[in-house]
Amino acid sequence: MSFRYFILGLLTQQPMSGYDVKRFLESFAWLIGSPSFGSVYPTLHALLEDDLVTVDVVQNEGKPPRKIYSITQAGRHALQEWIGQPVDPDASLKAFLMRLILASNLSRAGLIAHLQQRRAQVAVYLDSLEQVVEAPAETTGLGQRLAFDYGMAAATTEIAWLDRTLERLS
Amino acid sequence: MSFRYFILGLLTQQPMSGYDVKRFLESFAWLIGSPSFGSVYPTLHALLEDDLVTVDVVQNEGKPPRKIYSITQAGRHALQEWIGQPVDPDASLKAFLMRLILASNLSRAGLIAHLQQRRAQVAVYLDSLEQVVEAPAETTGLGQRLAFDYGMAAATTEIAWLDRTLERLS
DNA sequence: TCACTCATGTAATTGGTTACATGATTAG
DNA sequence: CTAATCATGTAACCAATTACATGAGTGA
Repeated sequence: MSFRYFILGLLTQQPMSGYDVKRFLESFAWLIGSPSFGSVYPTLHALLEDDLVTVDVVQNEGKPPRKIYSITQAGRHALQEWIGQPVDPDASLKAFLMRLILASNLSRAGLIAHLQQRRAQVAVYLDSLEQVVEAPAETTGLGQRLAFDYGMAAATTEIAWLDRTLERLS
Repeated sequence: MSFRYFILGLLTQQPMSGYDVKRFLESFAWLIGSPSFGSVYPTLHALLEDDLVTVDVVQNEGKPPRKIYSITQAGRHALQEWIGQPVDPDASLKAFLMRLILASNLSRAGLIAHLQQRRAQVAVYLDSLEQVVEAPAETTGLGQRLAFDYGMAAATTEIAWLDRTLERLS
């Protein structure tokens, strides 16, 4: 479900082929992962079926013809609507970043709201972690303690990054 | 890779019911996500089928009886073997943390190797990001730039955390 | 010569969620 | 008197991966 709209969102920046989409997504693989071809082609077909995109077949010497997909007005509308609906309070980092990339294409205010929302969520998590870590539970193994420690470090930097970014944007 | 081995690994710490497993996993939900009951119960059944765990049914006033699963010798062996095999070079953060939690239950040397491996991977990623960011490409949107910026911040703290942790462990 | 990039696609299978059913007990 | 917690489970569904097929061009 989420890659569907993410791919649709990429097409707001410029028309692309399935292959292009995959290459683009690859550059974010470390952050959000990248779907396989067996996923992106059918997704594009489904988008086409729903009239959210159009195809433009471009002939290509020797190689198979490239199929360039463009977003339609209906597609933009569907995307806008999807972005508008509220975010799941315990959405993953991946979901946050995907929305971040999409939100920036649409409205500055929406982008800022999204960052603020994320900040609140991470703060809540950081709080709960501090309680867990400070509690004198002796039932936790080394691995758990390391993972919690990692979580605190990650959450702390994320909040710092969010604050820095929010300041830069206003 | 999946939750199969992760759940099996939890049972090395102590015998647990499916409900316990889920609760435990919940505390790591922010970091690695938590599977639903519709996933953990069948996983436990499959583990039992393969003789990697045993059940112990404990009667429970009014409530349904608790089914306490314990890891078997074969289970420990399978887990050891699984952890022994090489890690995918572009494994996700989630995969890294899952292995981290498991590795700590087994051998100190393996844990350290795992952290070092991760450090090398993150360093490679950080390097590639710096090249992308420094390149004067004007084709990237605001969202992309923000995501890359986030990636750099996250990778930098992760490396710092890994170094700190490795030092503490030796 | 071998492997990789470009470029599309389909089919089988996996791994997981959602939504259900059951039912006593406790907290607001 | 309602909602949540405890506690198990199944079945329908869905997203995505894996593995395949096709085939020319390029670089080591």
